Amino acid sequence: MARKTKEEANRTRQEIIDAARAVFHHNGVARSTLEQVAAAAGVTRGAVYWHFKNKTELFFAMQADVFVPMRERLDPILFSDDYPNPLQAIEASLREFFLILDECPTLRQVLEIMSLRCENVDQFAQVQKEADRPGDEFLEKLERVYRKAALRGSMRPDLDPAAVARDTWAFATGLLHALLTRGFEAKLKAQVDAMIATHMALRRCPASG
Amino acid sequence: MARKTKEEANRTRQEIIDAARAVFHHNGVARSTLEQVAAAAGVTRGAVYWHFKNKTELFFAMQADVFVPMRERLDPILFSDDYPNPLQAIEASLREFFLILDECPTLRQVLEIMSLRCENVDQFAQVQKEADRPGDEFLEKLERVYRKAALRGSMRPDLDPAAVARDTWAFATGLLHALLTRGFEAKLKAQVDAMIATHMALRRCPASG
DNA sequence: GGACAAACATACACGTCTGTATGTATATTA
DNA sequence: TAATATACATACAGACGTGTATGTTTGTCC
Repeated sequence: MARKTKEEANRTRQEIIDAARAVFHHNGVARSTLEQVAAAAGVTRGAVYWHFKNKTELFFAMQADVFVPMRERLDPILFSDDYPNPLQAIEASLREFFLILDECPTLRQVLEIMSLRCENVDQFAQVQKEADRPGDEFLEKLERVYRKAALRGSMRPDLDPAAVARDTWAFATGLLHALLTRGFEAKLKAQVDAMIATHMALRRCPASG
Repeated sequence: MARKTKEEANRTRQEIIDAARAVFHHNGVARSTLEQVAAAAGVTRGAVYWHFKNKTELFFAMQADVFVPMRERLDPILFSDDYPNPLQAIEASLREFFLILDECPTLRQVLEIMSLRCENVDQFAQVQKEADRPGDEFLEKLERVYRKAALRGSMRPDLDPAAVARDTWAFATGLLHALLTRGFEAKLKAQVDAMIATHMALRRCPASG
């Protein structure tokens, strides 16, 4: 086929990424063929090999395609200091994260691919580490905010900020994992807000709110 | 090769299962070859195909090989009513689960294979459902015990048993997932008991213990 | 103790996926 | 506007894994 304009080429590249996301999600990464990806994108394997070195590089391009905009949307909220009570900031962060998850199907697909449809081995061994990094950063942030909450007296005085942060971190990880494995079924999705509320209520002083 | 006695044949079968666990864990399920499994077991593919129909059936045999004994060890503790305070029973259950996880490397390997080295698709689509069932049962049990604790007044009176059960469920899921993805690194392992203690302390009456 | 089948090993045919080499038409540039 | 590199499509060779068919030896049963 003929040569295309640079803009058209970039569009082709994006279509290949979109196709890869769909095919990976449907077949799993290992069982997916570059032929299948190419067909789904309406091109041939030649186009795929032109834009990406191999399946591995295509995978990481697909990953970056959704993770970069996600961080840009999540960070300002995570690092906001507008909330009077630090516990509210944590609660809002949790709520926002699961809201984004609910609103953005492509992010959902990529997370599902990473945790359920990709074997973290060999070339993909770093997939898990990439996935862990945001979680690690989240743990550090939680600890800072909980410490602030303890100083202001807006948290149960007998609680250790670092320990409570780890509890929230495990909670968020578990809830995310549950949502991913259950395919975001309505029953569980409807409980997310209540679960966050319960989780945060456990940290507040029971009598004085 | 010659025919072997039935006992020897069963030993061969078990060796193939052990080899499959090692090879799957090292290469991932999809990238593992029955030739690799056979070589690791010291046999040829002929023996593998004699004992198992294909890779899928070998996988599920490997799964049952560790899950059956695990349930037999875990259930009596989960369903015990010996503890005076129901919250103690929950705490002991959590502790025991992560203790088993720490003691049994083969169970650990299989869980890692299921959650990190297997693409839940096609023939393996039911893997996740199998993995979820114990978790679902655990959630039901938690709710019952929390309800008992609420009736006896050994839990913060403002808490809803079902909601708190879901929080503990997400906590356990998240902690398990974290341990699996971090390869049971010492730093995190050392914190497990403290995390469980913190998690349970959140449910008790802060003043009256 | 002979017949039979168990418990494998060996050999083969088949499809399939990958990477690359080559062809080709056109946007871009000097 | 001629030259060149771009953006692909097409073609090809090679490796690899699966499933099955067949061979071989020996435990087991009557």
